[in-house]
Amino acid sequence: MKFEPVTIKDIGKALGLSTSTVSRALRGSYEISAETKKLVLEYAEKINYRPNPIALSLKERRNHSIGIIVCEIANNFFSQAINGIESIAYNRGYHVIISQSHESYERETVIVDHLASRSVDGLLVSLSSGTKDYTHLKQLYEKGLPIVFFDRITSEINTHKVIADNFKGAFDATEHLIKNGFKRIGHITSAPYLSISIERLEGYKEALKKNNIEYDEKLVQFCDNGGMNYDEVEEALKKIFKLKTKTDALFTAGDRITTTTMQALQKLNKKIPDDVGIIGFTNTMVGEIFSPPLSVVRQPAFEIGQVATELLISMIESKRPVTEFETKALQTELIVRESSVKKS
Amino acid sequence: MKFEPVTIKDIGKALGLSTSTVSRALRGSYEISAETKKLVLEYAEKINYRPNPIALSLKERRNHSIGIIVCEIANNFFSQAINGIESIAYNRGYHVIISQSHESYERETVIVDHLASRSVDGLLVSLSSGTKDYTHLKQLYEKGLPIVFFDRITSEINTHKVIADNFKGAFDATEHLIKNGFKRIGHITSAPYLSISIERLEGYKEALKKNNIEYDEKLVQFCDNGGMNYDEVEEALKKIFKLKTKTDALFTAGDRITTTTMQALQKLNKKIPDDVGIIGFTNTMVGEIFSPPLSVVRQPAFEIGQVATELLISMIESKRPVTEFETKALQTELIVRESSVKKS
DNA sequence: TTGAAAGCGCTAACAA
DNA sequence: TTGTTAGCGCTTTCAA
Repeated sequence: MKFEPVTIKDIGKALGLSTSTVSRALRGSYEISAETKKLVLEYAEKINYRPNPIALSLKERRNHSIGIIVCEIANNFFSQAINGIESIAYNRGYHVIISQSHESYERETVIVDHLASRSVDGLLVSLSSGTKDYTHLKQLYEKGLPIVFFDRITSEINTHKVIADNFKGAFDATEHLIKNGFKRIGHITSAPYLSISIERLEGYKEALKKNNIEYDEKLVQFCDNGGMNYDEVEEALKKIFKLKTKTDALFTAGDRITTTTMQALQKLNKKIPDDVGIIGFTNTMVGEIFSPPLSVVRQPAFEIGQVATELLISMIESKRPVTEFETKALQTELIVRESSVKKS
Repeated sequence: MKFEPVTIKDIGKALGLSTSTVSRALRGSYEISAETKKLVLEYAEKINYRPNPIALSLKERRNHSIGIIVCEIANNFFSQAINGIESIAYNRGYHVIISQSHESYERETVIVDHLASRSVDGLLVSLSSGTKDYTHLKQLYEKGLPIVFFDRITSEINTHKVIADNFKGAFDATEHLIKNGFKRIGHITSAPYLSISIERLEGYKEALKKNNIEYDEKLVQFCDNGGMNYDEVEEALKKIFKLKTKTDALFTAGDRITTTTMQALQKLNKKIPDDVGIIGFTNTMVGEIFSPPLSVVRQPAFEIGQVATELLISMIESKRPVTEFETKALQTELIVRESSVKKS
């Protein structure tokens, strides 16, 4: 199918004006007579003229679009973060292009390449769990493409980063379990390389330490697919429940990990919180109608998206190279419901 | 920040060749000597040359990108549909630009305008609940921009459409409730103008009729925000529960409506399924861990996205105007759990 | 106040 | 086999 839009040239021809006059009239240049301006504007309106953004981009070497790379949009944290991103981008006149890495390093490199080959002005990225090498991003970044990391970040690239305060969120959740009488707390988390996994694990360890509970690495299980794969979570649970000393609670670190763990616990016939208490990082909007109502660590996903986008746009629009970078950590929220509170 | 990418001209200069030679070598034209070709390719590889897609688009008047307009991505149906869309688009070399109308007609028109002003090759749209007028889309469509509707469609524009078999899904769900001994079934649905609302309402009515239950329009409540707004759902429920004859079951028609209804029922202290049975359209992945496990009508969201995308790309790539259109209705799946089955 | 022309990066028709 | 040139839609000097 063909789509033949009106160009500035068409307007010029119809009105007997040069393209430059039309162009100037359209952008309200002061050097054009009010009369001509009116003529052009009215005609443009009439035929519903829209400037070709592609031609503009070619000129300005700007696209007014930013690329987002996340592992999965079917994840409450990310869909909410994207909403935050969109809310800012939209107001600032930027389009948003969303791509999913599906936790694959290969896919991430392809996407980055695809997006970055100058079709976006900047990148908002949350790393895939398979990514251990950052050269695909580093190269681009060093060439001058603005990048802001959010949620899953890396210390190897020096730029703005926006995260939840994962350490504190994990610490609070773990300590909450301890204070509620749970003694042996398992930790199900995402891939071990991920910044979020590391930060949350540290928070977990710190809470144990503070409360004089010995850290046992057998209680920590990593799920490389971040809970997207049911079996991997069930496996992890089985390993924990096979241990001699009985695990009486679980701290899960990730949106899909938390909900999938709930499913697995149900399938394994574990009563919550009697057999096992649970609290986890998740941004589900329906935790209260789970069985039992689920205690959660909620991340400020929307705000994380907003802040990251503001930082990115400031980089994009900065005249001079940005050299001062910050890592913002936004506070999480602990929402206690029945799953983490012993009944007796 | 500035991002100075390598152009074909740079390569030409470095190698002492004309831009056209470089261009041809790059795309492997047969008329270029193997030697030159090799030279160019190797150099391009070395300096990591990437063609500027914007310049390409300007030439080809094609973007290789398709726009998606949905009301909300934080909705299981849509995030899954987008996954389907992406899976096809990605393989066919198309980018995907996602925008959210947030159920607002104004926002939808702005987005459509924005996207369609030639920055996308085609549009995949699911209408907002506020949309009763379709001229913004119709105009574009008549100018030749390929559009495929999915999920929320309109009969006013004659193009490809892909939906779930909403009538049958609603019919089956309602009849399932009836067969399980529920007598007076309320129906909570989205905005009344939406095609999905109409189709599902028809299925509901038909099931009542077949089972000799009189249709009572007071039992049907429309939620214009599609369940995004908690209060609107709670209001709807209160209205139904205030009726003299007791409502003993609910058929909810929409992803967010269903989950929000569950939340409201809990808050209103209604026991499910004893006080009120419930089954609803939703693509939640965690229905089984709800309290009680939720019976659902599941839509083939991923497949709907895939099929719609295939149809759209076929329109985009078709040499001659497409005149034969089809409306595909994919089957839903009824998943019965405890919420719709009386215990006694 | 307006127009002519160059240029953004690339492709392709035409020449050589 | 390679180079020259025009053109995609637009903005922006430079001239008039």
